[in-house]
Amino acid sequence: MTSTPLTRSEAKSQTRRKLIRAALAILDAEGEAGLTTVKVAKAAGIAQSSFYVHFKDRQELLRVLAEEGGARLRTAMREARRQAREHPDDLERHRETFRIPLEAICRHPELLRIQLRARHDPSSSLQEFAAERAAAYREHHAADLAALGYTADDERDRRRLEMIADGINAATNALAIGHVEGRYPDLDECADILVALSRGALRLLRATSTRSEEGDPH
Amino acid sequence: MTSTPLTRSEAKSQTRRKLIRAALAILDAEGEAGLTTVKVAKAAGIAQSSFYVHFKDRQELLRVLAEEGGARLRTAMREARRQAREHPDDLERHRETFRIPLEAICRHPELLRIQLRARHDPSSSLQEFAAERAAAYREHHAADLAALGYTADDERDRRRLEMIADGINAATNALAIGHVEGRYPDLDECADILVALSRGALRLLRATSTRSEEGDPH
DNA sequence: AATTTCACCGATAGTACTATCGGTGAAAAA
DNA sequence: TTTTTCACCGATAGTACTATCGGTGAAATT
Repeated sequence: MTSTPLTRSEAKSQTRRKLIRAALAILDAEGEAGLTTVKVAKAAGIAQSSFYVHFKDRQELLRVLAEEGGARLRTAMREARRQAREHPDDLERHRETFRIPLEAICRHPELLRIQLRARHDPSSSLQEFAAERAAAYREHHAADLAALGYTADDERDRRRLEMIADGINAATNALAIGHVEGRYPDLDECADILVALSRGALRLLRATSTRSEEGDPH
Repeated sequence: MTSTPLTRSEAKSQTRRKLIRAALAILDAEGEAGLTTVKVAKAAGIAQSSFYVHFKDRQELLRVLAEEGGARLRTAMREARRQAREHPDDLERHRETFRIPLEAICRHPELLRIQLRARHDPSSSLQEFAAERAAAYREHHAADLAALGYTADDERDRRRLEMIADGINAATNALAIGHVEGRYPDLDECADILVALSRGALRLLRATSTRSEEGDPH
C-alpha cells in the first residue's frame, strides 16, 4: 500500500524507534528481568544480532529507556505546572494540583510501574530514573506548598515538608495505580482524597507554625 | 568450641534455616533476579546441588520465603493491634495506630522492600505475598476507621474508605522507608505526619456524610 | 555387627542469554 | 558506472544458571 522511499538513516532511526517501543512494552509486561535482546529484537522484527547495530549492549538500552522516560516525565510535569497556573481560584487550583499529576501518570502508567519497581530493586539499572522522578514530584509539591505560603526555615520544618511531599507523592502513585487497575474509576474522586489528605498536612503546618511564632498576624 | 551432637533431622533443618536466611539476605540485597541457587547454596555453605535436597526447585524457595514473610507480617500486625487496644486515650491511640505499623516495618524493612518490588513486577513469584500484605494493612486501617465510627454503607463510601486506606498505607510505607534510609530520623515525626494526613481524610468523611444526610430528599 | 537411610558432594547435560564475526545486498558516494 | 558504506543477517563462542545423577560416609535402624 504505502510505498516506503526511505533514506538509509531514516530507515535506521525507524528501526531504532521500533526497538525502543518494543522494549518499553516488554519492560512493562515482564519486568527488567524479562527484557532480553532476543525478545526485543524479535518484537521489533529484526535479528537478535542486529540489536547491536543500535545499542552497544543491553545496558545502553536501559540507559536510553531511562532517558526516554525522564524526558516524558519532565515534559508532563512542566505542562502540569503550566496548566495549574491557569487556575487562580484557590480551591479549584488545589484540586488541579492533584488531578494533573494523576492524569500525567495515567497517560503513561508503565513509566510509573517501571519506576516503582526500579526504586527498590538494587539490581536495577534505572535507579537514577527513579530518583529523578521522585525529585521532580517533590519539587512540584514543594513549589505548591511555597505558593500557599509555607516556607521551610529551620531543619525540622524542611524535613517536615519533605515528609509531607513524600507521603502525598506515595499516596498519589497508589491512587493512580488503583485507577489504572480499575479499582478507582473516577480520577476526580482520587483527587478529592488527595486534597483531603493534603489539607490535613496543611493544618498541621499551620498549627505548629502558629504555636512557634506565638503572635501570628492573621 | 561448641560440640555439635546433632541428630540427622536437626542438622538438616538447621541447614534449611541457613538457606532461608541466606536467601532473604540475597533477595534484599540483589533482588529477585539475583537470587540464584548458586549464590544461596554458597552463602549457606553447601554445594549448589544440595540445594535440591531442601527445595524441589527455585520456585519452591520463593514460595517458602513468601510464606515466611507472610507469617512474620501476620504476627507483627496482630501484636500491633493488641498494643493499640491498650491505649484508650483517643489522641494517643490515633498516634499509636501509625507508630506501630511503622515500627513493624522498621523491624524487617527487607520484607517491605521485597514486597514493594514484587507488587509491580509481573515476573515476580511473590505477587501473592504482596497482595496479602496490602490486604492486611487495609484491614488494619479499615478496622481502625470503623472503631472511630466510620462505616461504609454504599458502594461509593466503601470505595472511599478503600482509597483512604490505600493512600495512607502508601504514605506509611514511604515514610518508613525514609526512616530506614536515614532521611527521617524520628519515627514519632513520621507518625505525626500520618496522623495529620489521616485527620484530613476523616474530615472529608465527616463533611460529606453530613452533607449527604442534609441534602438527602427522602 | 550388619544393613539401610540419606544429607551432601562433584560432575554434567540442558537451557537461555549476551555479544562477536564474517557475509550480503542495496543505498550512497565517487 | 564503479566503489564504498552499512544495516541487517545467520552462525556461533562464551557465560551463567537450573536441575539431575551416581557416589560417599556417617547416622539410624535392624
